[in-house]
Amino acid sequence: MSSETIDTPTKIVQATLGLLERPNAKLPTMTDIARATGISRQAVYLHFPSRTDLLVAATRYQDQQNQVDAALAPSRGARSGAERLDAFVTAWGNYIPKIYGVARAIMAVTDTDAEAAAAWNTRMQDMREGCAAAVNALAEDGSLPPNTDIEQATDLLWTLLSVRNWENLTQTCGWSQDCYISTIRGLAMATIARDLGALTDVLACTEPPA
Amino acid sequence: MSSETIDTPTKIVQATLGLLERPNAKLPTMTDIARATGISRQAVYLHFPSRTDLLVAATRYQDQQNQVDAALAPSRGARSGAERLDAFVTAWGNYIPKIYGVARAIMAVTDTDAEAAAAWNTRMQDMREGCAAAVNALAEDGSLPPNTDIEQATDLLWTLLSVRNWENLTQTCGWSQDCYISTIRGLAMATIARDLGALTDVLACTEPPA
DNA sequence: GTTGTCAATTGACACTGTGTCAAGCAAGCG
DNA sequence: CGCTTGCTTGACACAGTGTCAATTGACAAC
Repeated sequence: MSSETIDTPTKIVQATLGLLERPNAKLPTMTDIARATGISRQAVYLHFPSRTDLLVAATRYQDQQNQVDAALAPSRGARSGAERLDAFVTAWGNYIPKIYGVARAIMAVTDTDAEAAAAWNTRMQDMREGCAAAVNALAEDGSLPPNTDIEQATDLLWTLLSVRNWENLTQTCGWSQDCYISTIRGLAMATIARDLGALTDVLACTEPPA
Repeated sequence: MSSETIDTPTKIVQATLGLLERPNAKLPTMTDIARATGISRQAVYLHFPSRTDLLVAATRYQDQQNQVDAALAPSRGARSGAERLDAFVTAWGNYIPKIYGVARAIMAVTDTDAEAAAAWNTRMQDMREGCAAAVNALAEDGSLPPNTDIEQATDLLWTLLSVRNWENLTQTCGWSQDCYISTIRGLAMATIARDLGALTDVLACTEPPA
């Protein structure tokens, strides 16, 4: 039933994602995208007014395809604040690799294109709400350190979980995904939930040399 | 004695830094730079073969002007590993704002220009050596957590101290420089030197609302 | 003073990439 | 048949990088 013919905008978006998801992808030009879709460059403009719009549409399509909400759901069902933080860090940390290709492209144009920057900010703001929810849950438990500003704790968690940090550790430094997750989780649990036991997970990764 | 007439390459570099250092600076074009220097666009090419070369020269000039080595010197004189880590984090953290303008410009072209990426990587690699030195000092003290891989600890410290994290916390979230320093220092001391007392500094910032 | 050299100037051009516009074509449908 | 819809080709304007050639002005050497 879903094997109906795919409409052109969707084909364009899929082709764009295909280009973006290959390792070491450069920013595709409109010509690249048209060629990958199998239509003319001008036809792309018939459906997307600008490259930025197309990139934004691509992220939306991808989120929908990946069921972000579903991936982040377990954290909403957690009983304690600490559990919630833990589940959220794990869920988001494992979601990043799926969106990294597109994220890189959007972050790259962010410096030159205000519209792209706005779109990316909105998306990160959504993620930030997850951070805020976890921090709030901790606050209700009373497991936040004394005198902690909730905003600040959210800022810190949000920064720890940034795509840039994931990129640094896994792409530049070559860490495994597991190692990334356990370290960042330990960091978050220790600094925000003051679960000092979590520190044993930090830097306790044995991985085969690359 | 130093009030001699400044040579043109230096004038160009200074003008470029001037453009880069204003808040919310866009990436300046060669025309912008020429205008700011007070010479023709073509004259810029007489001294720098490409925009990337110019940006790279600008970072070098700036490092030299700012005496990075001097700024990072105190950490080399530290007695214990923990002291050294502490001093390094503080020194680098306070150095970032001075280079942020240029750093932003270079990071922005990093996605499209391999040469710029290489230059920036080299620079970050230099910073990484400072991280490695601090981690090594801790290792000699025996104050690294058991079974810690030195490389991994260096990776983590290096990531915590990234310009992107500084940007996130101070520029996007609006943290004060002091707040940034004390939080990152606490994070580093707690996770790498296992100085749990340092956690009290994390999120313990009271700052007036923006 | 003439000559040479050097730095900078003007003006033109090639090239890449984005985004716009107009005319035409083919399919499907009333 | 004529109309609409989606796509095509081909041309163009615009911004920005980087290149090239011819010219000017200053300054020093002879």
